[in-house]
Amino acid sequence: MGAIRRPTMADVAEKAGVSLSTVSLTFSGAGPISEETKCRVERAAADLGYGGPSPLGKSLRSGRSHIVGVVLAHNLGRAFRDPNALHVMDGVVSSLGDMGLGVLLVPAPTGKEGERSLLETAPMDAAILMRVRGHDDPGIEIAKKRGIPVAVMEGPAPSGSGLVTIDDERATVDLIAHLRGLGHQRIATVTLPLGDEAETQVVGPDRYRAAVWAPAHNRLAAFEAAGIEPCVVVEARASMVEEGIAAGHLALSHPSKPTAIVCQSDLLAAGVVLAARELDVRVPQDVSITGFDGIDVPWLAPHELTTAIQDAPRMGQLLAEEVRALLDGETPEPIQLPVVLRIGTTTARARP
Amino acid sequence: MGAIRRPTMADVAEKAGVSLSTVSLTFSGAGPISEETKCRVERAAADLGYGGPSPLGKSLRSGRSHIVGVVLAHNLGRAFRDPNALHVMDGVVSSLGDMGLGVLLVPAPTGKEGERSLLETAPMDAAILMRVRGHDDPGIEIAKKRGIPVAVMEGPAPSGSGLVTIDDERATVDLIAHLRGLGHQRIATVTLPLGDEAETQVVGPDRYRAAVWAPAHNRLAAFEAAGIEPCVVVEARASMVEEGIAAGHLALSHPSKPTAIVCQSDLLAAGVVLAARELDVRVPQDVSITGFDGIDVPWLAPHELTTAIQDAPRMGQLLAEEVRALLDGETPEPIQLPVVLRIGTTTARARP
DNA sequence: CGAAGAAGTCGAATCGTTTCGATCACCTGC
DNA sequence: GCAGGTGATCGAAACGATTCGACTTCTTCG
Repeated sequence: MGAIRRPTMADVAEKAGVSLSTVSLTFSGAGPISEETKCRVERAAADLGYGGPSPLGKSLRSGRSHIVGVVLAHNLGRAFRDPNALHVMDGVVSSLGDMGLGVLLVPAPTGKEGERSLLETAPMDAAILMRVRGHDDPGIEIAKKRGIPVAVMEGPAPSGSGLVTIDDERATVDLIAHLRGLGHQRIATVTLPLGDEAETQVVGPDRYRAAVWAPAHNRLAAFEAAGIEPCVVVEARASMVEEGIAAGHLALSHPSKPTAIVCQSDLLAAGVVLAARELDVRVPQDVSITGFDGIDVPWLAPHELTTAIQDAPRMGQLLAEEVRALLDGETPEPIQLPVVLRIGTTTARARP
Repeated sequence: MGAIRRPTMADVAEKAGVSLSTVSLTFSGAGPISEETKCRVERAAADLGYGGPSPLGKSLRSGRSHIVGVVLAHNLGRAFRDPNALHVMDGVVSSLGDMGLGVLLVPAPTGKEGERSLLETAPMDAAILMRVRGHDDPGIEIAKKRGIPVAVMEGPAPSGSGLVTIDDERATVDLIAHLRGLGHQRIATVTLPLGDEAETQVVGPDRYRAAVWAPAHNRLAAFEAAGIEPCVVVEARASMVEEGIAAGHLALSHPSKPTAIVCQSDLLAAGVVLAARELDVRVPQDVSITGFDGIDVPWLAPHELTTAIQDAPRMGQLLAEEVRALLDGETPEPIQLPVVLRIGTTTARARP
């Protein structure tokens, strides 16, 4: 038996009767190595069952781990359930993969005292923050302390870091304009979670003006920008169909009698459509409903959502680009992606 | 300005006027350090903006990176679209996170010659393979060569590695028995992709007997075990609602006139239900439909799928356990998780 | 025939930690 | 007063690789 310990380059060198440097040169491909030596080294490596240069040694020497941390909402289950976030992840992982960079999943640090987060201890050359809640976000602080460059998706980013956003507010303003053009006056809205402890419930201005997460905040701010007050605001516990259904019931039965409901995500909008079906409220004849994201909801047929389509995989790709720029020592420009409206079958002229 | 280079422990040591080892001892918490020295070191570290011990040096020294690679189907988009796989991932990431281990996403190596996969080059203490296609799976080979212990989900695992499976065949046999008990004789089946290049199409025994991916294979084998031949087999290009709809059309309009359709995933089953609705075929009066997985499909209401429920997060948790065992030098037992049947509203007595 | 240049190989320093054993001062108990 | 212990600190050797400059040979050209 034997092999209590994996062989190292030194072992290979000894076995092949050459120096350590020669073995390194052989494996890395740099430097001129004679055909014969190369063969001998490869033979020795094969005989010893040497598995190639250890990434650890390599990393230490080069100072690069070729790993990029992607910081997810600390409620991991949530992160894995949000189709939009997943499409972004998809783009990030494949683009970084093409650059030879691996993605390390990192739960967001909570900022508590004793906590020893992966973000503090794991090797990474850069980090992508998927959900930032202000300039003092614990994730940003830690990355700064460690000297790790960051790219942020959808949120405030410190100067010098990467940033990719979409124009939430503008897109929502467009959706609202579309509805008003159809004669809608009483518009309700169903929001994404406004804070860490969200419940599906009707909320007042006190709470909804204090939304911490950028998308929720911006999509609400659109009402102000459009010069109209939502007739009722319902907060959803999460961006899920179930919560959309619950929120839909609340909104549709609200005394303010909305004729249109602006939902901050397609999943929520789909839930509201289902709620309307349950209540025998016709969409779009009795109520118009808009979504956000442009994800696939084939099961909502025959309805097709009126929504703001964002290109999530592209977003991921751009985040990866920003990371590459940061790693090359460049200062990436903030990028704002366009959002395009899709007029589906869930909006129509308001009943007189 | 300055700081062309991040400070190291040595810098801190010099600044604090103590030895390198003392600084190390201070940060690691091992060894007795006087209160005063500790303060001086911390001061120096703060002054220099030292971000804590570098994971790279640490790793090299300890030989452990605290990173576990999770190998996903090389079609990443697919992996991020499969709710069941995501729930497993969820379990894996949070359980490993609790053990202080990070998850590195690794696209499955294709086995091509020139390829330099992350699985070969990235640091990791162990790997979890989410999709294995035989004992000569390139992923397994590479891990073996590198001497990295592996845990496998749903597939053949080399001895000495971890393995977590569910009893696909048994669960499907139960579903078939349920249908036969209801008087069904002509049972169709909609399968998961059978190979790398899958199309949504009716397939013959030549193709479906050669299914490479274990779940698809086992769930088909159940028919043989139950002593009944499916009256038609439709392969789906992917486990998605759209493909389910397409497959549903194919199955429902097939000349063999199936009275029941066994689908290898809930997403496919939901698609088939939608297809039936489109075709005005009543479920379950005219056709019974079963799924697999037990995921949430609230939008299918009022239908609730008859399905085999597997506990995906638990599966992830168990994979994490096996990894821990492997890292501790133990030899983990293969684990087979129970699957429980849920009788929903999509199955009923066959029409006479 | 001798010097310049190229090809192939090697030694040694370096990357940032941890950790084992040594050292040294100081205190205790007899 | 001295052996023996304890508490704090330090030196130096790993860990597994890369890489720069130096050192042989051997070729080639003037």
